[in-house]
Amino acid sequence: MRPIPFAGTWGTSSSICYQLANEQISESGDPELEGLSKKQAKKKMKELVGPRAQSIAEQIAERLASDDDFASAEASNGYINIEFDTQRFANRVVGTIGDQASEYGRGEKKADKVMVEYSQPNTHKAFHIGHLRNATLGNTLCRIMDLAGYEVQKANYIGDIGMHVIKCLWCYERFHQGEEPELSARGRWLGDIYTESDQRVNFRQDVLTLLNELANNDPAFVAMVDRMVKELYQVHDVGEDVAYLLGQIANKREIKDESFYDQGTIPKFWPIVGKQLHVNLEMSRGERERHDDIEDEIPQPSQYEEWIERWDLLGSRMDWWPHVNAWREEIKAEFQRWERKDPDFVSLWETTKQWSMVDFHRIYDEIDVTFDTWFYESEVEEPGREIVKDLMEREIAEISEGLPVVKIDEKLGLEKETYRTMPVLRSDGTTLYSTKDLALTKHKFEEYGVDRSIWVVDVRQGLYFQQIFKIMELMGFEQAEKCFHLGYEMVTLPSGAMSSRSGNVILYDDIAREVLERAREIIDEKNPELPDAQKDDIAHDVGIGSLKYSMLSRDNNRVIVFDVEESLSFDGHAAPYIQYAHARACRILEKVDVMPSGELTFADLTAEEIDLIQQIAIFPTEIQRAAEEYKPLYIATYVFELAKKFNDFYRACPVLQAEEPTRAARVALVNATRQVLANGLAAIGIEAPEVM
RNA sequence: GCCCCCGUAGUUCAGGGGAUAGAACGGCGGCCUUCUAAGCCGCAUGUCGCAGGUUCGAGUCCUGCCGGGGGCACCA
Repeated sequence: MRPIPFAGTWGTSSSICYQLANEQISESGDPELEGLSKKQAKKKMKELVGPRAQSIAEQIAERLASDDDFASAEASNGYINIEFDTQRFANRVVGTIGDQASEYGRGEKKADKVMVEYSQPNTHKAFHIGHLRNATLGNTLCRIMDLAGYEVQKANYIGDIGMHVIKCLWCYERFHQGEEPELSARGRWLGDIYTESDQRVNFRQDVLTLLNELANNDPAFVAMVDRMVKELYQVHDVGEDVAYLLGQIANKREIKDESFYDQGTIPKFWPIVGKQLHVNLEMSRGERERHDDIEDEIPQPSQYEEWIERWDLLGSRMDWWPHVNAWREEIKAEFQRWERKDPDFVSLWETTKQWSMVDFHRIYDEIDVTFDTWFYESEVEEPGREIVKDLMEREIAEISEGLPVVKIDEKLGLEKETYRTMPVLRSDGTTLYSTKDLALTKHKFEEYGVDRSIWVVDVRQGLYFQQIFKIMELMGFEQAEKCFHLGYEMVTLPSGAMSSRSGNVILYDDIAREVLERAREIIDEKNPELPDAQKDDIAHDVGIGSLKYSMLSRDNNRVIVFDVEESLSFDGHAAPYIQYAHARACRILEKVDVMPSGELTFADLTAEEIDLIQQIAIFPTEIQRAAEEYKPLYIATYVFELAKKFNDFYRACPVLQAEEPTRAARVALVNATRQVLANGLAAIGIEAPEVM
């Protein structure tokens, strides 16, 4: 049973007659089908079913029409369309919403206790819009499941230890000791240090990546390699590395870091590379004659500009080149300081971890995201080692290539490679992400008694979670089959995947500031007379709401290409559209002295009114559907549709000017709609301002 | 090589096996003396990637292929 798919009709439609017709014809053995080939019979069926469905529908409709519960029942095109008694059903819907108010939409209590783990930010790293997608999705899922009737535990799992933390603290101690970051942005400052650290240890690789890219994609560069290397040899006398470079580039073979003899080769070669890139750029722009021996197409000027930008940035850091390998060793040593719980290190770790946590709490506050439970990676390292010990003893895990692993396919007796092999501890005994997650999952089962456990984590970790769940199963945890990884796709930028190392990243703080400023400008323009504090509140509701909505209005298994311009626009399919409908409803209600009560007269309803009532009526079932399928998108779509239907109604049906009793009915309908808009927005974690 | 996701209007995306596949953005043209124009109305553009199959009925389910993204042993 579904709504009748035409605007302005209110009721339900059923396609059951097609099924009945199909059964009747195929079972009774219609004489027309006899003696036909299978293919012909099928074709005949196709012709017979439609008319038969229509005739069955007519019979049923005739019987239903006399039923007092329905306003009308008619057969149309083989479907039975039943229209409801508007008077009765409209009163019931509007009355229910009036009684239940903010509880409208709540489902019956479910027995399942569900834990949803989401957000999981890493300390010592910046919070970017990818993290925002996770936090919004996870939090909205929790809100919807709670409303649907489940007992929900919202859990965060802070990545407060691991290689990233070590890298950050190494860089801090080595290069930024004693610097005092601004109090309000210490977490972000740490994130910058992490990025710098990452750039330092990957510096050589980044340099060689650019060279290899040029060798593979710039024929002009390859053609000139003889001349470039000759210049390198003549000016700097660098010896045997010259032959290596020449050979690799000319033959488009990968240049490898460990093949250099002289620490000075690349730094000396770098200015020559730059000179050539500039010559090639001019040639690409057509300002120079093309070299004869270049047969292939040479790249676009924009490509050269991008290369030159990278060349320039890397060049400015060329003094890092000789140190990279030593730095890597230092970081290993730094890890050992953590492993033996060096007091100085631990105290620095605790202090800086708090800097990040302060930032996170500020952000969660701003986006209205909350948690019931906070887990920390650092707290499950030891339990993780215990689990590995246990896995070894029970021979679920074994030593392979020097480290403990679980050969999952083998243990499950699978022929086809499915879950592969999962390492559960590093060969030096330090813990991996898997070590900690196994312990945490066990902890969730044993200490929290959850029936169902959901992980909101990016989709690239799909295999990883299948492995974790299977290992839990091998350990004998029955709850393992109720574990679910809710994957979601990446947030990328038009310029490609986000990466803090390359600087191609949009931080939450930056985009939030921009979106809030923009929202403030608009409210200043629309409603200049409002007090400042209220304008700030509205700007917050609209700006943050709009950011969150852009994360929710796409299905989770779809990549979001984040467009800044689009995210700053408050028109069209966006949160402000929905919020505006709510504010409009509020404005009407503001002008009503006494709210109507008792039986209302919903007679001669317009198509817009009927569509609107139908839409507010389905809210509770939409909540159930979204909760069962873990799809916050359904509610994001629902509430937008509701706003649209309200705007249609707003245009077509005057409320305050209407004659009684229509006026009272419309006022009640506006009140009910306002309530459902508010409830729907609340379900997806978006505020519903009363004035905009 | 194995596995996962995506392919629908110029663009970004909805679409619960059922009727004529819908929005938003962008484009063009209208609507503020009437409850806020962050709104509304009108116009244009579709081989639903391709080919089979299941079904009375497929954008939706199954298989294969093409194109794009991602994952597969000591990152998280």
